[in-house]
Amino acid sequence: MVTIYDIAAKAGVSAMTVSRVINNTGKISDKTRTKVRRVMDELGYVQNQMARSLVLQQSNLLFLLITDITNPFYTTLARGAEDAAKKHGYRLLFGNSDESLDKEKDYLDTILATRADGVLIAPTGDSSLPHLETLRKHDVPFVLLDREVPGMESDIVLGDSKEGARRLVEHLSSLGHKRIAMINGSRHVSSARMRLEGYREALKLNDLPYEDQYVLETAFEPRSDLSAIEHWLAEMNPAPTAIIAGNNVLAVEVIRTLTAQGKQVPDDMSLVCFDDLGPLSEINPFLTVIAQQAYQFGYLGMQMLVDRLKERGEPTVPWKKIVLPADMIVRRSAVACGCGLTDTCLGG
Amino acid sequence: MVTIYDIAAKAGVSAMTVSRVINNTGKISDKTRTKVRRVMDELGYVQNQMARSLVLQQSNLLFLLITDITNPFYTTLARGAEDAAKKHGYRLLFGNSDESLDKEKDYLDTILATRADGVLIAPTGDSSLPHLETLRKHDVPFVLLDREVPGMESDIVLGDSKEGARRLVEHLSSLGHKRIAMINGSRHVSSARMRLEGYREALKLNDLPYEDQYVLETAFEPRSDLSAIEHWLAEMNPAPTAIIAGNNVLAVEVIRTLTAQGKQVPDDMSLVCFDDLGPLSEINPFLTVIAQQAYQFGYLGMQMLVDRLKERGEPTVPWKKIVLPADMIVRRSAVACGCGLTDTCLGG
DNA sequence: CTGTTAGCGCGTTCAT
DNA sequence: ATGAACGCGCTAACAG
Repeated sequence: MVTIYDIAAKAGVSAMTVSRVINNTGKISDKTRTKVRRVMDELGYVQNQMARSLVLQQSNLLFLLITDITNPFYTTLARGAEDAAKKHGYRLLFGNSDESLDKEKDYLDTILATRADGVLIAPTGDSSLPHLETLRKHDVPFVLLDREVPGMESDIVLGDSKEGARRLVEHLSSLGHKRIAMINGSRHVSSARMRLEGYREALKLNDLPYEDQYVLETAFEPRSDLSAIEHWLAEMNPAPTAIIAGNNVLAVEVIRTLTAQGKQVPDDMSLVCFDDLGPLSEINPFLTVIAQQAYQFGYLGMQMLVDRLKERGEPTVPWKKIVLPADMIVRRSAVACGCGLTDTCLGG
Repeated sequence: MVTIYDIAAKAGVSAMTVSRVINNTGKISDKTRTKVRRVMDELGYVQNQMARSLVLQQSNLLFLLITDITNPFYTTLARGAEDAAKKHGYRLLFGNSDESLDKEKDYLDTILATRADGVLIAPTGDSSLPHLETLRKHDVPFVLLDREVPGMESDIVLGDSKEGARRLVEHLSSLGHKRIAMINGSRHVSSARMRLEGYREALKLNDLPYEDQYVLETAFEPRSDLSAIEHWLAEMNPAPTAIIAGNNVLAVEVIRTLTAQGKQVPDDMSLVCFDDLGPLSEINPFLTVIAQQAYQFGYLGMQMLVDRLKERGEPTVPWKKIVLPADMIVRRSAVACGCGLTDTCLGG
């Protein structure tokens, strides 16, 4: 490994001078600078970030921890965070907790151990609280993304989940649906909680009754319990005519299961969900969705993080909270209720 | 920041003893171990990876660098790499070069500076050579993913691009298409090169003429030059009846552009491509694709990397090369040529 | 403008 | 079974 001492020796200067050239600090004569630069190139010097971070007590590294790297919502968010980080001259590394508390803990350990300067994190759920407390305790600035964690104040970027659910119900109701079911993530995830609340409130507003049997609380994970979905879909009685999925992954699972049960969307069942499905949605529009501004989640979140980084030590600015509105995109997966709008509708 | 010295002081032992407890090295009496452990918990000690890496000369960190984090092919690959890394007890961090040589360089700098133990990399293209040479020079083991880089030998996981292209042409030909166009990534990316070659060879095998005007070489990037695609699509004469896209992103762009020009897929134009589009493909099957085993790219690549890590210092094992076969999934985006299978077909 | 000294937090080596 | 001294590569602070 080439060190600044190697450079120094070969260039006939001290290590300190080399350090100064590298970091552009202090005054260096053009001649020495040029010479040092040349030797650096010759020897293929690479700064040892470890050593540097050790003395500087900061790594110049930012982390983004998402919960599902295969979900277009999070990858688009990641692009936003990336662009904002680059704009401010920070380096960004990604981690994927895969909706697992354990993996989240592993990543947080890594983040702590590498002394990241800041973290953008979509927590797996309310149980992430201890993880965030650790971060806070170690004085690592972080911004929460997409999910609140009760008991932890911080900067945060959220979607308007309640309003989204309300609009979805409204839309289905306007299509004549009266039995609207909802499959959702765990109630220990704030976004799922808010969506369920919005759903219940909207039912009330539309004079539709709420029934427990029409709600399944499972998990946002891609590999969640499929048989639960299967049973739920098969056993609701009378069957709903429309389903709201708490996110895109669940919507996909519902369609899969429905198909396996010989039912078609939207002919036999209308379906809408939160979060779009990436580029394919544009070229082959199918799912009616509440499309959140994924890119902005990342971009604005990173912006807030960088702001925090800058104020280090200054009097604490109050926590900021951004709530992003979302647009409904009406496509083909939800159609008018085929029951003639009567109460005796049996689900098309 | 809590250091081993803080622990040592409070536990009434030396820092060295604390270090031994942390790393489970040497002989420590149960009593001291217990005591040290308790103090560590009390103080919320977190090992300083920087300092540790500095003395150990290794970071225990692995990196995966992909070229498009919004592309399902790469995110699925990432999941594979992640699972394999976890299986072997390694930590994995992600980077996204976004098909940009500059960003790739930035990430490589970070990787070098953080002294990663190994790297899994999908290079942006042939121009990545110097980057790889730097990696090699600094003795960082790496495995190439999805793309070869002429001039650099290494472990590598590849898809059978040539065979894939052959099968796509074969399929279209069997549907009666005679004018089959191809939109592709840059010829400075090996996968694009191989796909073009496969296309040309397959045309020959099927007694179809090759024409330059039917080939557009652009870039695999999501935000590539759209007007080029526009012009190309508008100006081919006679228009092709089918198009092969070098990857999923390009396929999406083609559909978008075609739609803007008032044409429908597959009614006015058949379209097939490399790489599937994630979960939505399953629920709303549309694109006929060569579906590469994305997960295996990552999983097997990581496996190879870990193997290399283990043999450190031993006599060099020859470079390994894995070529993954791919399945064609026939869906709805390519249909029989509507021209009655005559040579005067106008693409209609 | 340039060099010297010291120390960031940790683990290896050698003592005890 | 435990500790002291040293060095990993770098930079801040102070000297010249």
